[in-house]
Amino acid sequence: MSPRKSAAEATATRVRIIERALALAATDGLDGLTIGRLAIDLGMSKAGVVGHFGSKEALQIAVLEAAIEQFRRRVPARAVGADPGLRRLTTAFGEWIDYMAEDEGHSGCLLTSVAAEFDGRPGPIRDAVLAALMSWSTYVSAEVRTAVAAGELPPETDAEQVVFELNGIALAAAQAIQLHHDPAAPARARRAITRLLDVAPPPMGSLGSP
Amino acid sequence: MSPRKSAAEATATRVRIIERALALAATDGLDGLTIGRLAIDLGMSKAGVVGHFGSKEALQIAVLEAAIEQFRRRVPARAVGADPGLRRLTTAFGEWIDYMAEDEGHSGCLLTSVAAEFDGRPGPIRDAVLAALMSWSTYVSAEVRTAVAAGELPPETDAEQVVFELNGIALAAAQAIQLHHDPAAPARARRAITRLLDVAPPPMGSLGSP
DNA sequence: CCTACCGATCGGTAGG
DNA sequence: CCTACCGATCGGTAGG
Repeated sequence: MSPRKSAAEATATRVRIIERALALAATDGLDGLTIGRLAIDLGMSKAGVVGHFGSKEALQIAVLEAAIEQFRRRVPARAVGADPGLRRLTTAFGEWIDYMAEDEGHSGCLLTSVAAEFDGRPGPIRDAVLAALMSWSTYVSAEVRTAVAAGELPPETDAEQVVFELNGIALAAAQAIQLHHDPAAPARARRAITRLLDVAPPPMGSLGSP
Repeated sequence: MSPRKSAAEATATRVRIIERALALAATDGLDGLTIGRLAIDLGMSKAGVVGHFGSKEALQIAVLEAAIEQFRRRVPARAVGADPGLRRLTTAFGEWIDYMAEDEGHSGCLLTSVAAEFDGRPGPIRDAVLAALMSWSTYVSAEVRTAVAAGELPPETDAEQVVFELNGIALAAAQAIQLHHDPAAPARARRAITRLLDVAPPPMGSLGSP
């Protein structure tokens, strides 16, 4: 029995629950998460699990927020050192691709899969995903505009179009990695990004960057 | 009561079940499908529903196969009239984009969402999705190579890279439509395709097609 | 954090 | 195609 625990121990347990939940959600989806399954995996009771969150939905949101936090620490946080504009964009997307390729199962990019899972279901989960994706695309858009202002991209560049296409490349990489286990996916994604941001790339035969 | 029905009536019922299931799967996912919910929606008993398929998994596969059939009739089938190569590619992807934009909820592109839903779960459903996507990418790849052979694309074109990027554009469109309800998504996707297949497009300032 | 429960719903079967 | 039912599991609560 372990009826009373210190606040620190309770927090540690909460972290353990969320870690396991991230792994389960990566394969079964955020909705496929089950309090019972989580309890068995962690060797504790269902009441012990649910007590940390109050409800399944609160647990799902906590898990999603952990995934978002993980993404932020891994992707934009590692690009802060790069020069704003094109350098930062390629660094950030490179990190994202590495992140997806690292642990195939881990959480792949839970953000991306939850976006697909909840796109037709209004509620706090969809709202949280939307907010995170908006924040990310705002970041990307700002870097694209910085690149344009710095003359790294042509002045007539449609920034939102570039954001759209960059996102597509990331989504294609996610599918190729998680579904097809294609080892060439990261390289393909990198080439696509280079092609897109260099405006006229070598393989297609055109002019070089300004 | 309606204990015995003719074969034709049974088939009609099966079609009704699958139609409703396609709609439910579009919002709740293929795994979120429930025999009980389906039965209530259709005004019949659970046994009546399950009797047509034998098991939930068999029902899921039937639904998925219906979605694949729908995609085939709607996308590649409408491009058979277009000239092989670039024309057929742009027609097919244009149809796909229209298809996704048409009925936001309908089945969006169930194939795409199920691919994300089951990417980490081995089994017949994942296998069926993989087979359908492989068949589609083989088709796209063949058209790209035809375009290269016809001189519509540069001879050094990496066909698989183009397939990867076209897929990314479609995935970005799917997300923008289903999650963000962005009315500009179809136009963005079309522009991206044009940029990709025209090698050097006007908006970015470069050489025209050969 | 546990035991002991709750009503609801799950997929599925028996038998007609 | 229905009624009637099965064991299992769901999310969640009471009470300690």
